[in-house]
Amino acid sequence: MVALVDVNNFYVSCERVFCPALRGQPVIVLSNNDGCVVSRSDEAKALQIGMGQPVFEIRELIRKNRVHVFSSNYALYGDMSARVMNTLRQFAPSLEVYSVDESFLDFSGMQRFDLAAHALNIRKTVWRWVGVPVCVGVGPTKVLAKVANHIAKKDKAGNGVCLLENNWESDLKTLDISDVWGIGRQYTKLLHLHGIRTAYDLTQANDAWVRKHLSVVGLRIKKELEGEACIHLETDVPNKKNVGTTRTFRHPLSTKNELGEALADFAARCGEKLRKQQSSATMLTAYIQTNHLAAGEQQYSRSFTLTFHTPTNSTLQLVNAAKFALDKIFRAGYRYKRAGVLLGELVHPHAGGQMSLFDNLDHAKHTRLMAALDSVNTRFGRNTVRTAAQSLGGSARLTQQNRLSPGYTTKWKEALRVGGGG
DNA sequence: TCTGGGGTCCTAGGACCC
DNA sequence: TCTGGGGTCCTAGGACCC
Repeated sequence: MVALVDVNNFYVSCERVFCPALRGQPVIVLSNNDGCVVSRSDEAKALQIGMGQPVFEIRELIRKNRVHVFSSNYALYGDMSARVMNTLRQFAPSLEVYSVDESFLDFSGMQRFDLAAHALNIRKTVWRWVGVPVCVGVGPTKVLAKVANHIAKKDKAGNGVCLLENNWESDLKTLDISDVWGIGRQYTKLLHLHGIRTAYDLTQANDAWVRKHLSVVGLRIKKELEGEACIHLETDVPNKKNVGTTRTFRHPLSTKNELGEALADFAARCGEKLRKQQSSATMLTAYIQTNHLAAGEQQYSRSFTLTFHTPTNSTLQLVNAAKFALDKIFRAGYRYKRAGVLLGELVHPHAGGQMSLFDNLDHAKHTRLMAALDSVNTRFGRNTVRTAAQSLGGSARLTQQNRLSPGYTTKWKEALRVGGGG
């Protein structure tokens, strides 16, 4: 049996840990630039605030209902996520961290035990140790564990736990096909056209038909709904195959200079991500684009990709490459709203990356320099040491975060003070 | 005025090989 | 009239996830 444990309204729940007065109140957390709603408390959902809804559309609603609004505090959520995952590790021999707020737990190999009591205990322990509410769904496959979790979450009067052990057919009959993990908007539309409206309907469809229209991915989902495990747990974290850093700017940028600084910041951030997983990139793509949502504005969007003849993770080389790409694509006279740097064809030392005939001797020097850079920046904060091409304020300067909560668990100066007096 | 960021996997089709 | 068989690699595009 497999469990899917996920935190309810994760970002909102993190904010509530440090501000318990927010319990029972409508709370939302916004995307970068405070642009869209990305997390909502149940009370906010009840006010019809949509996921991904632009904030400017609901200003009045927020004011009238005294909705509490936060910018997203990724440092805080990342730390809270690690606490949740570490707590969950005690409850199963192996675990897959599926996302920032979800984990699959694999119970196989455990002695006979009471699954329902175990699931309840997971929920209670995370609440007591970390302070966030979770739901636990248990089933014979990952897709069914997801289904169980969905049922647990929907049943507001329930205990936050749902077990699908046998005879889950009736549960599938009341589950909308669009609520099945792996069935998105396009597949839902297609399935509706063929009269498939519930998860149960999908299990009744013809294998070959599913294979043809939903590919092997859809067929796996079907089998898993029937109780046959096809998607196995990934217990060790695979290295990323691509990394990127992209941003929408609060205010559009027009000059090559400004864009150059932003791209340099993104390239440097990508370098950090590469070095963290000890890999190097073979390809770099930089892109810039105007605001595609602004009808009536002159649109322009271009990208440029270049290849390193020796894969690199040196910030210096990545920043240079990004500037080179910008030279190729920049056109004056546009208001650029978005830009980004993407790295691809990552190679990992263990995988035996191919070295170039033209490899230069600076390589070892760069590696030592980057190690020094990372250790300074880890200790004293990101961008304490940076290339001259980067911006002075960091790319954060170009985005807006007006309602950022303190780094309660990640910055000494912002730790919560308990008790009064001196 | 104002609209996120970061990923993965699969398939079809074209180019190429012998 | 009629024109083989078997394969690989790469890319763009489409789907999905959180």
